[in-house]
Amino acid sequence: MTPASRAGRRPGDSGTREAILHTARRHFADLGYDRTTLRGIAADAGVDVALVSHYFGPKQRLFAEAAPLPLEPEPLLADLLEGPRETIGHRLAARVLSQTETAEGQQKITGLIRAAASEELAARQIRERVTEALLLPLAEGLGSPDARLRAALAGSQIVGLMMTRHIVGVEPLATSSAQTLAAAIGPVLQHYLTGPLAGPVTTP
Amino acid sequence: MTPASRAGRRPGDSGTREAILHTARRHFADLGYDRTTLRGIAADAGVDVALVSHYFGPKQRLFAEAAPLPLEPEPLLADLLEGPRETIGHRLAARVLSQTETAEGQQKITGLIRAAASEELAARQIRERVTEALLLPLAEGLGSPDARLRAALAGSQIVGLMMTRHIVGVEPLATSSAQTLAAAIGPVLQHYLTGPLAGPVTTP
DNA sequence: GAATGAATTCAACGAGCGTTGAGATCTTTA
DNA sequence: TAAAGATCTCAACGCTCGTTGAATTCATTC
Repeated sequence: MTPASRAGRRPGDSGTREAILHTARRHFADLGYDRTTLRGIAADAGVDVALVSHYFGPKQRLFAEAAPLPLEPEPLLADLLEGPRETIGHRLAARVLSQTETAEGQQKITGLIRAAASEELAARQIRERVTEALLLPLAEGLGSPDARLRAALAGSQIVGLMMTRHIVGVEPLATSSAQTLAAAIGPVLQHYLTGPLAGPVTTP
Repeated sequence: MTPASRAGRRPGDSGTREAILHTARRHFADLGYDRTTLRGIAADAGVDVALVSHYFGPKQRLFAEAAPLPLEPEPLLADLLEGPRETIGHRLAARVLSQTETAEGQQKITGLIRAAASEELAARQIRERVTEALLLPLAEGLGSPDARLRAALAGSQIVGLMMTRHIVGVEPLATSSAQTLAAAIGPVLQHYLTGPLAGPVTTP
């Protein structure tokens, strides 16, 4: 910043750091935390292993930087809470499932789930971020006393569908269209968020 | 078997094999496939590492032997399909959730999920066993044309709840009672199995 | 053009892993 | 008692991993 105080090559030139980060994201998503190796990332990014450690430090810090939320919380929450309350379940289902139509979106989600299943530290980190950025605001927007439980139940159905469909590959979920599945779980999410929680699943 | 043909010590004495298997089950459940080490199992079982390999061969074969289905398919299916169809969802939820009340039952389930998330081979194996032993018979018992999709959707909700509750530890699911959660997801399972699939979740 | 310092590579470390083969121990049968 | 064979241990192998420190390259600034 100061015009005449520091000599030497300025950082941020080659974009290699970003390339490593991008490759790391893909590897974590495809392989999970344990099976992802710094060597594999480096080779795939066309870089020496040491450069990865040099930029990001220990593997856990790289993971922390490479594992963002699979979807932006703010626009999702805005859409959900501003629209009519009777269709909130359908809109949530459609939003999430449309995310899985691109390979990249699918990778983000499966990577998060895989990491949460294998890494205790990643699980806590993911839990905190998802709870803070998605579940709590959603619960607050719902307003009901057991809103946190409702939001968490809806989340559990979403996680379960992603897990069985994209990671385990259970049929016919794996080959069903996003539309079909959105139509199937939409009413359930609606029920969790606005229906009678411990009673029969009724909607007019 | 022949009375006078083979000399030497008869096998099946010390129960060490079973001890190893029992320890392996716990380790796979707690740590997942990758983080479980033969050395860790051996140390915990008070045995040399080589003995584990000697009994079970490669790690994957040990896993295959140590990771059974978390619940017996036959009695579950019998109970579900013989009872009144209108309460099948509640009974399924209660059965599964009662399984998680003991530490051992919980371990079986989390171990299966963790393994499926990390090991491609384990995922396929689990998918085939669960599909063959649980989903398909359940779908057949239901009789409707889209029964396989229904059974799979119900399974996805169960998996999602176990994952978020016991592995990720999302609140308030983690600290809610089995009764509360059974009451919450029972109607949803009922809807998946017998309700109007793509329509609103209605039950009289 | 010389100094500077970031970007990058090279080489090596120590540790942990799954797996293997040879050998010691000990119970059972002949 | 002697042979047999299953049970179990010891020691080592080859490999991969994450991480580190020194050396090299090179664009920028003085």
